[in-house]
Amino acid sequence: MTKDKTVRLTKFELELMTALWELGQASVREIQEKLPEKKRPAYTTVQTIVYRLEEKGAVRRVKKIGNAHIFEAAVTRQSTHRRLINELLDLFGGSARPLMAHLVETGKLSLEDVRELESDLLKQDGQPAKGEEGKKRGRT
Amino acid sequence: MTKDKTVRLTKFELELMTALWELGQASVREIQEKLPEKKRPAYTTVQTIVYRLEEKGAVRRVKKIGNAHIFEAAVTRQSTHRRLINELLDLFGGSARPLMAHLVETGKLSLEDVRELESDLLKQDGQPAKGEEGKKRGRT
DNA sequence: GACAGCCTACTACAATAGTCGTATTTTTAG
DNA sequence: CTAAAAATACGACTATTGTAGTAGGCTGTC
Repeated sequence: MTKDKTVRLTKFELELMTALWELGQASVREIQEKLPEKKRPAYTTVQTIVYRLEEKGAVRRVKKIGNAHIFEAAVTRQSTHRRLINELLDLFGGSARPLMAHLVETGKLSLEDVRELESDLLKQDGQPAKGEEGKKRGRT
Repeated sequence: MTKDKTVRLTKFELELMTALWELGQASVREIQEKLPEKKRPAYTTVQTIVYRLEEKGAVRRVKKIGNAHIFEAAVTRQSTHRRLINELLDLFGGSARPLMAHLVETGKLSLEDVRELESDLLKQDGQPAKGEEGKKRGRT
């Protein structure tokens, strides 16, 4: 079910997707305007990318307002992020540990962060909330 | 000081670099053979990429053995990884927290991992680790 | 119902990236 | 010394990305 395709996106495409994820549904114009001014490409440039994203199956047209098409993401931020993370992880031998270590070394992650993360984990793990949670127990 | 340039590498270039990092110093032939057979491109393909990497300043020629050039990485794995991580982090709003969360959610990071990480942090932070903690040992 | 404006659908083109083939130059085994 | 083997130096081509112009189609407005 959560089998949504994880298309490979370039950096720029990713930025458009990010804009779209935030907008929910939007026209090319809105997407373009959502991009930071410094690197805001021409309207047609954005249009082209959106079309390509559509071909890749990353976005889809949902409706038409006036004569403008309204798009929305067809892949979730989640799955896209997951894909990126996995790719990065591969570089680190597939394990998150070295990545963590690196984050710590470069000061991106502090002891506090880790502690808080731990307590969050405990909460989730200790008392399995109501509902479904038994699926992702990848404990080795 | 550690001001080594972080060139932008494509996925494939990254694979070559990984091979080279592991080899230390190597000829084009060696790099090529280090790549997994399934996706091992022609010798000249690898050669081309190595040359481009050289232009980008990611590798350099160190010497010549016979008529073969020997290359070595000119950028560290560290800095390259750091760059990639930062890029990924940007997607997560620049903070490592959401990234962590994501790792946990997808089962890439367990409570155990977090705990161990924490104790490592304590060791490093509290008192300079005793001995084999050194990850920046020069040559392998 | 003519027009200004916004959109779309196409087309184009340069810069990268990915892949090699080939003609030469070296090195090296006989 | 000579020929095969191994590298090199280049050139070429395709695919993908990044960027955008243009012609023509709706639409809302006097």
